[in-house]
Amino acid sequence: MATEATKRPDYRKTLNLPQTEFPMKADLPQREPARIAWWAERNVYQRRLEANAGSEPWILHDGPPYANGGLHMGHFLNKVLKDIFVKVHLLDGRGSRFVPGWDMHGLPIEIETLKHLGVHFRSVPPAELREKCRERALHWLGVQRDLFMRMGCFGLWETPYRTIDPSFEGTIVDAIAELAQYGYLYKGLRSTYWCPTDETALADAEIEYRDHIAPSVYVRFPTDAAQRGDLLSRFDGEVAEAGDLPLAVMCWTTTPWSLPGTVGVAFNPEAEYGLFRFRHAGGGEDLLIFATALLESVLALVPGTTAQTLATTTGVRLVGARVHHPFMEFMVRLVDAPYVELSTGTGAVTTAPGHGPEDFETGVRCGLPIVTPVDERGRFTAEAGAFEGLNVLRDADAKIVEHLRANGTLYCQLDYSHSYAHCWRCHNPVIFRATSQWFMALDVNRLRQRTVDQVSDVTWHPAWGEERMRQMIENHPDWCLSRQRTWGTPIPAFDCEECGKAILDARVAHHIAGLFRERGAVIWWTWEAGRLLPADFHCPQCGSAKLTKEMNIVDIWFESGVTHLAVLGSERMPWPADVYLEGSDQYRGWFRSNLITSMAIKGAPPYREVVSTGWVVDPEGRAMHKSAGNYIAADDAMNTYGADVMRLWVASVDYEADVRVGTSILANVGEVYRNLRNRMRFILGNLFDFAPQALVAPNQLHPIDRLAMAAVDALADRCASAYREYRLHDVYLALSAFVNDDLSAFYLDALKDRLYSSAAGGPRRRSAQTALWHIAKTLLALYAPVLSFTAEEAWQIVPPALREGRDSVFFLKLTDAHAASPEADLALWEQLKSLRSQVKTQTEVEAKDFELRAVVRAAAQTAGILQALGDDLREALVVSALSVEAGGDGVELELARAEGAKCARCWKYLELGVDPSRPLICGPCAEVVRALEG
RNA sequence: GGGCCAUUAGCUCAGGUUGGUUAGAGCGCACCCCUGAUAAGGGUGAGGUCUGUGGUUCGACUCCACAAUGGCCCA
Repeated sequence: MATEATKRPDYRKTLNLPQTEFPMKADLPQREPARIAWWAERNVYQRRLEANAGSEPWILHDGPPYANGGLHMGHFLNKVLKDIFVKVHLLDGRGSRFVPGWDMHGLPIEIETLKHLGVHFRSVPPAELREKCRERALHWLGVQRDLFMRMGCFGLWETPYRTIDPSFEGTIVDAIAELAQYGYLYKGLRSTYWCPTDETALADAEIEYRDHIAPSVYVRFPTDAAQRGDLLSRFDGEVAEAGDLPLAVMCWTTTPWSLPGTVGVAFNPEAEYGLFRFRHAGGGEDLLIFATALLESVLALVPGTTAQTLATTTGVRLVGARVHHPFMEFMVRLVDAPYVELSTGTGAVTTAPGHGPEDFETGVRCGLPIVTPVDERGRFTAEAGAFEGLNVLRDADAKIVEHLRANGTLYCQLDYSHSYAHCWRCHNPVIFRATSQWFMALDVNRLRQRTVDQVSDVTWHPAWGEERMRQMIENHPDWCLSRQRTWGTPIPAFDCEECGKAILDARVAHHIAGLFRERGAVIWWTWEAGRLLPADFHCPQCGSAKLTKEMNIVDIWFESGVTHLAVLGSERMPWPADVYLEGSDQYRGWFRSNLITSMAIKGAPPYREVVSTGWVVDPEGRAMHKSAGNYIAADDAMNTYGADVMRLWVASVDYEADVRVGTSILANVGEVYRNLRNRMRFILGNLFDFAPQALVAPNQLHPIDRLAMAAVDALADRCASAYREYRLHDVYLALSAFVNDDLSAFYLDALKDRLYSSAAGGPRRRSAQTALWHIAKTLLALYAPVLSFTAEEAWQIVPPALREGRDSVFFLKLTDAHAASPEADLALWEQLKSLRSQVKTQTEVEAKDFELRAVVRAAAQTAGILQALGDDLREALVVSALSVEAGGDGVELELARAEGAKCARCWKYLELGVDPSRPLICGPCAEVVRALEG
């Protein structure tokens, strides 16, 4: 017996259901690599740049990553954000050429290379070491470039800028020449961070602070008779009780190795100091001077010690007195220093101007000699007397403490844990040395003030960046430019053999820059000084021709500090850049170095806008470290989730603050990705049979389709301004809200009946498709900067005729030409959404959607507007029948069970059997079916 | 130790630069509907002492102070 179902005609086959090749499952990690090759083969980026050639360039200048190692999520965030904004302006019709760059000189690479070679740097010929470093840096450049491309980033990857290129080295030296010409460069003795392991001066930026256990030493600086009398005269109190006991100033230091260079003792000028009569556990007695506030803690150090306060004075009254050094031949001056604290120690701090920046400053101010009895490898020189040859960070402390104990000047010694400066590369403790270095002066030509003034001419995102940068400039000490290493660009300075003058001459430097451009900077090591110098050059001070070249390279922060000079300044890459975008650490780094060189050489900032990003941290908000086990490599993440999901993650977070990443966060983003993908899939599925000649003219469109187009146009405007203002997260929110609320939950749902059941080529369906096509095109342009792979994949699914020769999604316009969206239209759109939502949530009638019929009662004017929608109002509410009545003030919706029966084809409740030969379907459906059969 | 930044539902974020009714959305979760977007789609709901403590105020997530936690930069 045949069932009911088999007897019934299968009307499903007569519907226009969606068809698409666009898979629901993205398989991003598998598919993305092929798309990158596809873009490259078709030269998509270059061709769109050509197409945009007539318009003004928009330049995001790339801050160079360091070519050493793989890429982490911070790199991903950085480069993808840049790529998103580059693509936004590309789609916006601008010449947004992105020239990626790499920072390739410098100590980290040199150290890695030496480690690889297993040798000390003094034992490799410089030219050979430089070649090995070059190979290594180029290797990492290749690795990083592949990964940046894997992220889907557009850029001129075949012609990046590289700080090791001869042309770039030439730019660096030309910049030095300009600075020399304007008088910014000087050579000076300076207390500089010095890494004895790497044998080089270090910049502030190359220092990290780590906990370090040091010997905390309390040591007597003894006095002779004359000094004793002088000191006692500076106290108020029972000085007479001092008798003839020996007197010493009790000093405190945590770096005993700095004692041979100690030429002063610093006191807090405002603090109270006491003259104490000490009775030691062993029975001996002496007189000690130190801060009153620290008496208790000093006594507590050695059990059994007692003391009596004989007299007091203030620190400032002690200044100018002299005492003996505990073991060196010379005397030591008592000086004042505001930084002397009374929380630990004795309030009398040993001062070695050759070994600390504060000490140096105090030494200069008070006229102390600058003594540095330590060589470049951290060993005492002959100046340190008996300690010559000892390594100050290894064995010197113990030997000196032993010596102090032996000569009776040691009061006490204990371990002291504090944070101490360490080398950023080798992680060993560093020391200070007063050495001769090249500096860039920040206060010449009012440079600092001019820079501070112009900081406000730049637009900072976020706004607090302006204040941050201002402080950075205000607090910037003179920039130590010289480094005593091999892998870098030489500072083109010479020393006169006759008069000893250090020469950094602008004309010579420009000459050498020219030579570097032709031959590469390696000639500094392989050519004699005479060959490097212009033929007629003589010492400007004594006229001698005997000059020797100095062996200093320039700080790599200076190299990356002049990228704007090397990369910008052509017609298509004009100077200044429109924007710089980097992590917030670059306020002190690249943002600042570029600003300073630019202000000094060009007189204006190198950027109009600066965007800073936060740091990528783990789900708990903690910094990521390989050692902490919470580190995520960029390639691992892309291989797991796909680059597009990761790119969407970038858009989903507030990148101006720190951003968290982890598996559950990415899983969430993956869900949002699926939503965005599936909504697009549905739209594409309904365009499979659409073509340009089927487009419906704007005035022929269904009213609701016009509204939908206006709604997506409004979205595009909103997103475009957000994109242009770097408010990426706003785009993400607006896009997902539109796709969810306006499309999926409302418009697409309402449209299904018309799309499926009307005649395939009829005006009702073609109107809907016209709107869908407009929406698809608009959304894909908005998707493309972020979801580049997915947007392109979708574009390739679009029927070729609709693409009109645009073979890539990147030939779309960010906001397509569209009719103005009158506010009234969008208000009506919102009204419809609200009515539809009432239908969905109604509970009065035990029925839903097509099982319902509706009466909309509204004030006359509103009723008129609603009536003008015709059947579109019924369609928008997804009910089977609807009428509009004028009345009341608001808009009321009355629902009841629909009359008629369920049409077997369109599922609406209508009068069936209008066509007697088709009793199960409604009149309109019968018409469509007849046409199909006929 | 100093400067700057952040802290709103399990997760990601909204809550216009000058305080005012029951603090919103997406994802996830629970439950329900649909089965002609179907390894999809729709609806409902449960989740928040708005980091904490003081203060200003008739009233503070929103202003002030201090603190905690985390981050960046510095010492």
